[in-house]
Amino acid sequence: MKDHYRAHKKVLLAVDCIIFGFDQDNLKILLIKRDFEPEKGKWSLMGGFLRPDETLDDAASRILQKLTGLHDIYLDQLRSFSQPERDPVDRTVSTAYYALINIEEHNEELTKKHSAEWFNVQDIPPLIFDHDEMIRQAIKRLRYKASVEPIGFELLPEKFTMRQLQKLYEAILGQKLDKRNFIKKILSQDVLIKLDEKDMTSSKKGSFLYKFDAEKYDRFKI
Amino acid sequence: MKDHYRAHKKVLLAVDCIIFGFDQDNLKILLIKRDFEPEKGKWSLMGGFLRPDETLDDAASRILQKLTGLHDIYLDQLRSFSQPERDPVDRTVSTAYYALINIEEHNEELTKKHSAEWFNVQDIPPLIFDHDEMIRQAIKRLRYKASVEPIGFELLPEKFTMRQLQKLYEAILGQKLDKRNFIKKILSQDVLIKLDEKDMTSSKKGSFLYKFDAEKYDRFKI
DNA sequence: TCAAAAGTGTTCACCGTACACCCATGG
DNA sequence: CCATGGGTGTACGGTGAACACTTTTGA
Repeated sequence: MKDHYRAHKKVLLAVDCIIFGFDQDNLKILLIKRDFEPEKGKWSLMGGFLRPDETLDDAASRILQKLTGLHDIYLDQLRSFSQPERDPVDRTVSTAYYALINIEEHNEELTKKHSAEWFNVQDIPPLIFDHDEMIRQAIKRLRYKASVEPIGFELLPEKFTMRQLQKLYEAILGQKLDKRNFIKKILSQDVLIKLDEKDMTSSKKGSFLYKFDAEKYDRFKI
Repeated sequence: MKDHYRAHKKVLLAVDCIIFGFDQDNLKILLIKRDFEPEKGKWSLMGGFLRPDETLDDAASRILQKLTGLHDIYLDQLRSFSQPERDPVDRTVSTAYYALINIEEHNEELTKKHSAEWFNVQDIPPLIFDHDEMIRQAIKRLRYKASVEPIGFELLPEKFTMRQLQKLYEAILGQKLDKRNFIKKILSQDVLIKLDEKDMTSSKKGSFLYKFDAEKYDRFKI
């Protein structure tokens, strides 16, 4: 009977997005200046509340699009955070998602409107609530994923050099990699297509561009 | 300002527990006969609603204890399920947890009271809502965990034989293992203490009992 | 003495890691 | 012609997987 349901207290359900980007050198996270109380003016993850007619995944997509203008973005649920006092205004449980986006493609007008800025992952300012813990866990998850499956092409332009890809992995894993071993490993995963074009901006010799093979890439996403 | 919060609709937040046990042969899940509408009388995961003063982890512990009488149990958050129509009565988002318990230790009176029964994982009856999907994901997670870290001692009695442990891994992974390779791998993880006692019930020769080294085990739980 | 489970080692293939030199080119 | 970044191969150790026989002892 419905009384069983009515006896229980409802809560606000929020979604917060850890948005990763890569600027050819550093792994970055997009943060906003919160424009409402509490903690107005402090740095925060982009978030929002769940609407009646959408799933948490939908909400995360919507929130991401609101800030970046992008859709069809890599998004993965991290976990739900539920300390009773995590939001001082009202009991709010938040489900964290992390997203990987191409830092070149986001809509700058939108991010300006939200006073959003990119921060290096090693250099995150103090954040509201438990957002720093969310970021810690997202980085951990991202590192884990990078070590077991090809990931992160979402963070690069469509065509990229081996060196860019290696730098991305180095930024995610937080350590230098040997270029010969890196190339061997990536090529063995068989998800790259070598193009005939070269990128001539990085050196006199030029370096071959690759793109990733979406079909083969999908085999890893089980 | 608080108006920002008030504008949003609250939802019911539930917790559902996938409770794993092991009966020396098969990996099992504890299910209950649901005693309230909707779907009264159907099989279901044990669940409950989040209370105002507790975290989701707390709620999962409480729900687990209500059914089994056990506390201090291995519990891990799986993910949150949020299809708008998943519960036909009212919008309810559910966070799934999985638990590992020693099947010998649960309180039979309590489980009888809830009309709970153990089912082999290969043999789960039709369940309400999206509970079958929750179970699918929990098994997947458990398999993954078993392949990368020592896990599952929670499912065994304090003292156990190598053969019992191997059977447990076989049940989790759903495949036969070579006993020599299994022993080599487990011993290399250095989390077992070999006892002087033998279990004489399984064979004439008897087989040595082991217990696990909680301290060394903890090193794996990062 | 035999049936039933316990216990034990070796070989091989593969993978990750360490490591150093030549190439092509624009300036 | 040289400085700069691009590109390539090999040797080694460790790990996972395959595989079969001996031991013990109660019935």
